[in-house]
Amino acid sequence: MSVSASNVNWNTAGEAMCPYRLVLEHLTSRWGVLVLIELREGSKRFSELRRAIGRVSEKMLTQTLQILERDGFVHRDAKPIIPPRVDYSLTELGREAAEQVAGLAKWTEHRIQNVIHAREQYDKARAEKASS
Amino acid sequence: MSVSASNVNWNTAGEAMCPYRLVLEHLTSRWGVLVLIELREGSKRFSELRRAIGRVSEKMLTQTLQILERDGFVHRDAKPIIPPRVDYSLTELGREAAEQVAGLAKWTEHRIQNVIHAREQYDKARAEKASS
DNA sequence: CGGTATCCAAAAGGATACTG
DNA sequence: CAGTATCCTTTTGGATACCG
Repeated sequence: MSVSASNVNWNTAGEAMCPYRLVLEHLTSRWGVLVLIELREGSKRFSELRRAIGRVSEKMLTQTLQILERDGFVHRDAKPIIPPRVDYSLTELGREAAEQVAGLAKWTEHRIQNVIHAREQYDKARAEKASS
Repeated sequence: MSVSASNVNWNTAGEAMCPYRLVLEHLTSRWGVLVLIELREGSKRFSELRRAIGRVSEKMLTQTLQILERDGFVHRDAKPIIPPRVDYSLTELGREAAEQVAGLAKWTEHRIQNVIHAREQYDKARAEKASS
């Protein structure tokens, strides 16, 4: 199996992208990444996810969860009680995806100092050029 | 090392996010993912990348490459010739990052049928509900 | 509580023209 | 060729109000 950016497959109308890229974008979306990582710890309620992630609007969290549920990564368990209680958890497929995403997140956290240092070098080099 | 979405660290003005999330977003950005995957195969010129990725504007490719270069993931080699020739390649840091990203991409490609099937189930279930 | 609907601001992204 | 600059459209995302 080759992983290549050129594995495209635009539809006839040219308005969307191949499923592969689309799913990849769901998994790597701003809030999708964080939801998957958070749910690795176990089942969480809507409000728990909201607090855990922080700075995510209800709208975006709802939207993200619906997309991930439709793709089969997240299971939604809505209890028919008042007040409502809805628990979200990873499916087996979602757990696999979350492992990959968490791997990337973990690596990033681990290497963050290297990135910060690289930026300083980059900015310094450009500042010197500008004053010449 | 804990990987958690709650590892936030907003600045005092509340206008940006912690470096960790920011770098993660660079790596998981729409075009960033594809550039990293494409450069795993080796050094490529600007126009080669553009063709390989497809449907990316010059502006976005330029922007993406600059961000990845500043973060220390991509090396830019501009030959001082006419016409200009600029080659992009992964740094060692970038190679590590690209491995993680490629792992996710590979998994997605591998499981794409599961996702498509999950969507059909989801859409069917909702269609039935709507007609009740 | 866990959403949905609507509106609006901000950011991403594309098209085009131009340059060294 | 590999950009930069500008303009414009589309998408994203937040705030608010409301509902079961």
